Amino acid sequence: MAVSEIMSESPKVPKPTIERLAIYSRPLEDLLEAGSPVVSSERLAILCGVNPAQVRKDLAYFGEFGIRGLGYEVKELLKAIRAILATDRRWSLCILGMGNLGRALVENENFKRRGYIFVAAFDADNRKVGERLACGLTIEPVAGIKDIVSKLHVDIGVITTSQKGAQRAADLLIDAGVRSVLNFTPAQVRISSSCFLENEDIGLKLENLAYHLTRIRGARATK
Amino acid sequence: MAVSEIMSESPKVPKPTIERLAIYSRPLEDLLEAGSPVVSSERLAILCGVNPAQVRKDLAYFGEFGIRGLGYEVKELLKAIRAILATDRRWSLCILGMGNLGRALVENENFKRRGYIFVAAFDADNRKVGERLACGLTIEPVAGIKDIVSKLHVDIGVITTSQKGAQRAADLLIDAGVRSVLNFTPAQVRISSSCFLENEDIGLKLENLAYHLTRIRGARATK
DNA sequence: CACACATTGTGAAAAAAAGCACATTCAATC
DNA sequence: GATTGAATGTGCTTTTTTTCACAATGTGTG
Repeated sequence: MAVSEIMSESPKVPKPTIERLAIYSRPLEDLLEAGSPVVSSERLAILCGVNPAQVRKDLAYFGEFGIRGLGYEVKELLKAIRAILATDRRWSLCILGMGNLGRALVENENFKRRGYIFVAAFDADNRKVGERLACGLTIEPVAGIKDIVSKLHVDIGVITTSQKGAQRAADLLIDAGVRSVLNFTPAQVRISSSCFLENEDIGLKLENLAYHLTRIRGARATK
Repeated sequence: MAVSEIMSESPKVPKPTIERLAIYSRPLEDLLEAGSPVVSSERLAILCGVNPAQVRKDLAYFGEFGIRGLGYEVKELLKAIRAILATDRRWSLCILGMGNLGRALVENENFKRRGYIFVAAFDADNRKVGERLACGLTIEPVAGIKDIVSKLHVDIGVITTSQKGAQRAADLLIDAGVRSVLNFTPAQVRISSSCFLENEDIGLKLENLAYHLTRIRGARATK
């Protein structure tokens, strides 16, 4: 199966499929490191907590990667998934809002390892501007965002401002020419429909847990 | 509609509904602050980027909160959603792995505001043990987790270790008596089926964006 | 107190996603 | 080179989730 085939994607791919592909790649990295040459859909499914048919169907949207009677070659499959998810490229990120979360993200090794490189960090607070971060970046004033984004070819903008500052941060990013935004604040931001927006509200899952804790069993909250 | 009714939950509630309830509460807080007495499902839907019928149906799983011809009283609706999600209680959290992300989470104001309070922080690295954090907590050795968890009635355990340390962290938490785990690492951890586990892989959304960037438009990645 | 108007709550339809089950195809073995 | 065994790829079924559309029910007004 050719790369061009990977890239064409004729039928519509379900959104959950994309998210799972990324999940599949995690244990595949482990298997590669451990030296397993092949993996079956069943084993991979167990490792990811999903259904084996799901694994096969997800992959089938992009081509035929398996060998019947054997399974998938770990190395090849990982390469294919990386090509699909474009993790085999390098992506340039910039970030707005250098609070605790922002600082944690720019230092994050997982991002770096997958090719997501922070090339600029901004903050609206002038007291933070000029500060040198451990990753080597210096906090820039938001006034300079347009120049820096176009000069460094930023692909994705990350928002880690306060909730109130999120919309303004998004506006600044879009105005500066960034076409994709990842919003870590709980605020619902609106951007031009020609751009991509993903929200990552790190508090949502906590609320999920709390909901289930109060129901299913007679768990008691701390008084 | 009575609270008991809120709490009974006769039919099965779809999982996406729970997640959306938390999303609804965000703009409701803003509306309350702004002094809007009522909100229609249509307006709330726009603010959250969903379908109006979705909003009404989600709420309908738990009772009748609206006034026909008028909409929902903001204050009452927020109170109801908080009761459903159990955000009107106080939840005790502990955290394992005090790297950059862990440190960011314990200081996070949004968590605190919603009643999620970190009462203990652990790290396997003895060089970090004893360190005093800005939030007032002191990093504890993992050896003491069992005592502390039972003494402080920890409801939820948060994992922010390295990928490799995640499973061990989960085991420690479960062994210490924690029944709910929120895993921030990309590792797939396995726990007893009588416990709750939520995964929050903060890199997944990034991979989603990259995927769409390479497809829909002819976007170019940085070389 | 009737009437106009707005918006809810909900059954039924549509769409999307997940899972089953099996024919197909490949590797391995004798 | 036929045969066995294993695991893929996929059409079809089932389940879940979303959306539609409208009857029901409330508010506000004259």
